[in-house]
Amino acid sequence: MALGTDYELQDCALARALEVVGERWSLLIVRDAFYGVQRFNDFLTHLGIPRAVLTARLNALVAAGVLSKEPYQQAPLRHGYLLTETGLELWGPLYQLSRWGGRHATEGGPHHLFAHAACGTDLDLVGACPTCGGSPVPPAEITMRPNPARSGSRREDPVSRALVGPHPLLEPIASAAVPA
Amino acid sequence: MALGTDYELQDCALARALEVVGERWSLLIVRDAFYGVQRFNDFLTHLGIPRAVLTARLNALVAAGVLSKEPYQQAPLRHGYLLTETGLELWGPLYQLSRWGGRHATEGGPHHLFAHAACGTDLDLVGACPTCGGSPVPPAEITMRPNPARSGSRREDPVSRALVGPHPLLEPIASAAVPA
DNA sequence: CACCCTTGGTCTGTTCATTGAACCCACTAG
DNA sequence: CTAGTGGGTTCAATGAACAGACCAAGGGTG
Repeated sequence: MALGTDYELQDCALARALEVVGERWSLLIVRDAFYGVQRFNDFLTHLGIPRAVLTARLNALVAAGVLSKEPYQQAPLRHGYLLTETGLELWGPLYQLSRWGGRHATEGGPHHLFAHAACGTDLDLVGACPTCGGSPVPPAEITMRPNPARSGSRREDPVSRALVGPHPLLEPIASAAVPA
Repeated sequence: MALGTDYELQDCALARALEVVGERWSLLIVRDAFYGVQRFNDFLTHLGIPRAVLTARLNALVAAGVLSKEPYQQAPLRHGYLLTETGLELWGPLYQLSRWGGRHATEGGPHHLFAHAACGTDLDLVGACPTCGGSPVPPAEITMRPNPARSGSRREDPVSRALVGPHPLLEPIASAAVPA
């Protein structure tokens, strides 16, 4: 986060977390990664973030062990950014913050809904499945879909288009990845 | 948060939430409010934040409905900043992010531990009580205490001193409020 | 009354981060 | 050769954050 350029002062785990993920666009980038965004250009167009900032944030997240840079083709070497194990564990905080935002900072409720893929039930407040019970559902078993009550104002980048239908979390979005 | 000075672009509830609590010090201020900090000067010395920034953040959080400004004495009029109902609901995201930071961004584990006041059991990952079961424990029923494994490097402001012993969340810290 | 202390601020000048736009390079397809 | 795409870097201008001085209302002390 660079708070006072760094945060040595705070003994607190929260401060440490914010150093990693508290910077202006970081959490949005991580959210997009959960949505299946992997490529530089997809982050760029979906977030509308300046290129230099995206470069800096991605590198910082890789350095912090939240994302990892993996090649997805060799011919011209290209890589995508994937969530690491550490990154995947950000799903809980991210989901809860998102829910809070949907309740208190968005009129008309959230734009996306999240369900347990196995049974189709919408997740509860802490991200657990009310019918299957117990602990929070891991992101790989979650499907997102747009909230039908809020269909206006779609955006027209490849990522937004890929997300108009239901979509499993973490599954790469179909962007330029149309080989045939 | 003022992202690009504002965030109109993102349809997402997360972006809305970040507009409210994503700014540099906001979540730390909210965390301190959960710890029982209420006064301008206590926030100031505990966080080591510039006064002007603190003023701006407190006003923004009040405007967003996360905090409310309540008088605590009349003689010279003074007020404290208290969490509203909306603010209290930030406990979930805050706790989870803090846990994540304790696991992945702090060597040696967290500095504070949180237990269910009624039974003394430490909270689980989502903030629920493993013995009493069920849904997350509301902040008013939580006690915090320093992690005994990490007793070094205490700071010496009134807030840090008040938090060296176990302390119920939301209970005002004893700062200059020592009348005798 | 004169003086200083506390609380909760505001003002100012400097530094730092973010922004947007332009530029760059490797590679490929036509 | 030319244009296009993916993934960047560089740069000037802006805006926010910083540290520290200053301010104001009220109170306590002598």
